Amino acid sequence: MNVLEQISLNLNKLSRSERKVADAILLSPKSAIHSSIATLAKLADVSEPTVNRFCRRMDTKGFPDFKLHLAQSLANGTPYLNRHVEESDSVDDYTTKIYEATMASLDRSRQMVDTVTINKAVDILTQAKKISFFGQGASASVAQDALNKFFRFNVPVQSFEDTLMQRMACINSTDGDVVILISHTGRTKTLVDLAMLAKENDATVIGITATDSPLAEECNLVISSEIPEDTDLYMPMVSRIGQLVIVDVLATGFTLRRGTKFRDNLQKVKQGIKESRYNKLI
Amino acid sequence: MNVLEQISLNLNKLSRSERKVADAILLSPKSAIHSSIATLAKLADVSEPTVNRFCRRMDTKGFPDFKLHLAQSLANGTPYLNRHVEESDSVDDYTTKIYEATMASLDRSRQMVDTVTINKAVDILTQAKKISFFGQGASASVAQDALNKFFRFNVPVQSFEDTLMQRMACINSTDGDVVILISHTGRTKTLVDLAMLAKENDATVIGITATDSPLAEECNLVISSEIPEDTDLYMPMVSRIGQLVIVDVLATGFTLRRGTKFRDNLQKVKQGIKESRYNKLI
DNA sequence: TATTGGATGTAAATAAATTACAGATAAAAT
DNA sequence: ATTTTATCTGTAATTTATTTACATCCAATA
Repeated sequence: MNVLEQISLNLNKLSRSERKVADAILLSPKSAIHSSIATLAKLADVSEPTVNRFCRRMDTKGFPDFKLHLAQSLANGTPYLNRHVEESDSVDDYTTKIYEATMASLDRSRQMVDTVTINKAVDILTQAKKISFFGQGASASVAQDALNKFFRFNVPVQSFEDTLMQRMACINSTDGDVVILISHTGRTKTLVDLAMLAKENDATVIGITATDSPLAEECNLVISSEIPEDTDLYMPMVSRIGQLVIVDVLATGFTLRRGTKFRDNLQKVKQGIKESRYNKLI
Repeated sequence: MNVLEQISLNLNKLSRSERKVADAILLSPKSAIHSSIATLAKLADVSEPTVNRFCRRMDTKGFPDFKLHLAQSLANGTPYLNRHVEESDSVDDYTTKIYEATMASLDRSRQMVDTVTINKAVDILTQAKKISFFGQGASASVAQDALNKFFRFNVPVQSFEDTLMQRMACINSTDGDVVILISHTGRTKTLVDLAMLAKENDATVIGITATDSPLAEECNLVISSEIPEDTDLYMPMVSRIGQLVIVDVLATGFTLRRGTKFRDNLQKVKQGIKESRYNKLI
């Protein structure tokens, strides 16, 4: 769909001259959409038909059509490219890159997300006797966030950071209880253990994790959070945010399913919080 | 900037024939970007130069340029509209809406974010003797996430959820310590108290919060997280994610400032985590 | 009703993109 | 190492699309 991604993805499959065209476009996509095929050909130091062939190879009808696609790609938050933070980046540079990387990956996971699975998960959650959220490391804060959200719904919900507490909670779970396990990689040993424990005790296990991972194998339902993590900086960044949005979606589905009366309760909770706040002056 | 808006805005200022062109385009903008000037002229039942003149009147260079602008408008036109979740929404509907609302607000906060302030914050953080992150409710998980991130940097860092612990930590802070307080509204009483306590003890207080809030007034530096929260569902959703991205930016700035040797350490931490994981089979 | 100014279309000119083809290059096979 | 083959690339011709110049028309005003 996105032409810029398409280009960078197929970069190595291109011939020498076509590669020149790709480079020229990636160097300055914004100016590319305002050039004619002749200008671009000269810029890339190739012939005009080469540019045309390049466009076709990118699954477009021709040069004008290609420009249209390019324009649309650029409109969506600008470059999806070159978003790796580099040593020499200025504050503006890395700030922009991080925001864009986050948005780009959200966009991708939106396209990937399986709403059928989401719906199933909401089904399970609405019928749960008790809901538990567990994660470790970076995913622990996602679990905590989920706790905060579902706690407002006035349903039995819990979350622990401590591994032993997590294990005990899973051992104590029974039929009708739901355990949600959050892990980007799906390879954290303690989490896989939790999944097995919970399953042994007839709890329903939902994983927000990578499909085809050891954790996924132990889950009754897997919500894929497959986001290609930018590991350049050795920190979980975008993956975590993808998980959070999934939690948001689940929580929203939950409230919608519960109906209007239920949502009045939500507002009551919010009113209750107000007491602990300074009021707005206006 | 947005051509579609531009058209509908100037609709009444157009001449009869040009109005026909506008109508034809508004009727089906998507097909318009794929038509030639001849096709569009026939569709609108006007001559080709009329279409061209129409394009010029819309502040574009000509027909091809107009199509480019139109394509861009279409690309990011939809998401900003009608993104409130409604009772009758299907799974697909609310999932898409939540993703789009999140991306849209990230896009907005990217444009709002003040990199000068970010830079100052990074300055302060790199020189901190000790860093503390505090938040309450939904922002507590953001604080926890920040802890997880900065803990990898091998710097003295702490975070507590408990109010009393938070107070004690602030009372024990001294000159050179940095306290980061996270609150979407900036009106949580206990957090404002924390800011005052920390300041009394000569710690530097950074707020990730709303400008012009009581909390902001007590901070040495305020990183604005002004995201218009969609309060329809009485849950903090997008605000939290905006805060997380700000944490990401700060963490990135921190590592960049610390240089390469420092980043090797990060990789070591990541290697250390690996032991607790199932390895990938490939 | 004549006149003026803008709006519109026709036809010509220009510009752009595409196709067809031929030469060049690189890889594979003898 | 040389020939063959397939693929790549550029030139030139063709087609298509866009723009300009100009003539005509229509509506408004005097």
